[in-house]
Amino acid sequence: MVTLDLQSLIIRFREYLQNKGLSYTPQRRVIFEYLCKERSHFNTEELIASLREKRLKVSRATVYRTLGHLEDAGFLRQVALNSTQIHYEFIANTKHHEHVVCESCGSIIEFSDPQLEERIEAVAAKHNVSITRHNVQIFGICRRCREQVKT
Amino acid sequence: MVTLDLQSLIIRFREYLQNKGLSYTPQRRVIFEYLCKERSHFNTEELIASLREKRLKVSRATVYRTLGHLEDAGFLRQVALNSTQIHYEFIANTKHHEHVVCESCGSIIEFSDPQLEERIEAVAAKHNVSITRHNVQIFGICRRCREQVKT
DNA sequence: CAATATTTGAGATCTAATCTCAAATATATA
DNA sequence: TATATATTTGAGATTAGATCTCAAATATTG
Ligand SMILES: [Zn+2]
Ligand SMILES: [Zn+2]
Ligand SMILES: [Zn+2]
Ligand SMILES: [Zn+2]
Repeated sequence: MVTLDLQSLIIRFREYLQNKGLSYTPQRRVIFEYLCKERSHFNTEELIASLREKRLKVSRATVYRTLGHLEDAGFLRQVALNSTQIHYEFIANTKHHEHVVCESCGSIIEFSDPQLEERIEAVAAKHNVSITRHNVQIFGICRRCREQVKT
Repeated sequence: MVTLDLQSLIIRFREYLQNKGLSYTPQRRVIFEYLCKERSHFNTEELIASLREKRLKVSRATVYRTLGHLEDAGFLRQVALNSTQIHYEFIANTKHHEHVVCESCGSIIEFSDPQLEERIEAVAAKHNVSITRHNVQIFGICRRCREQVKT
């Protein structure tokens, strides 16, 4: 786990915004700090609800727009955890990893597998595609769920 | 490419339906045969439009329901080609493979990589998860698109 | 400080997916 | 075969996620 303090993350975000001629508005700050502190995997509606619960007022449209910026800036990565919603994870302070999802309880196991990553690079090279991003997701039933069924 | 003729695929589908106490209705036949003959990767709305073009009358609800059955029966596999729609591929007559997607032109390259598949098995075993399905998607820019930008 | 550019938010709109329920069709039973 | 029972369908309503619109608010520039 790469640990970066909030301040240096904020600096990176501000630099990104500046380069794009965008400003560091209160709304963008609220969203960014919330994600730095609290969220790893989430979908947008969940995020909107969480912000609302904390009385952090940012409109739905602004949340969607800001997540787009954060993805462009490389702070967020889309992960295909389910098929009908965009799921993100905040990756500025985590090591690259992929996901195992339990289809019964929904729990997520993160894993890093250098050999698997190598294969992905190799495949892209073989087909002459310059990679922008990739995802691996393994769906199954976790041990705990298998054991519960038995009883 | 495993080639199976239409008739044997239909027999497998009918057997599945029978086991589930479901019937082989004209609508299910139309959808199934269309998929066997014409479709590899698709999303549901595309399929509905194609059927409509061919004057094959099946309602939207029935298409959605039938695709659910076909997924249960193992004829269809969900592939995470984009984040806000369910994409399927018909897999009864194809070898297992994963996808490279060009983010510029949308073209899809299919690849099979046994070593990559091994890693997936290994990861699931390590975390004691019994796999039900998995996906790998590599996004990038294909050679053709890279060359066009240069000109 | 005024002029200009950017951003926001409320709500409309779009799209994919699911649900509802009466009518139609298929299957089982007599 | 006729009748009873169960399943399936389709039209349209509903839900949910995402995007769009545009006037008002805010920020930046000169
Ligand atoms: Zn993760
Ligand atoms: Zn990876
Ligand atoms: Zn494929
Ligand atoms: Zn695979």
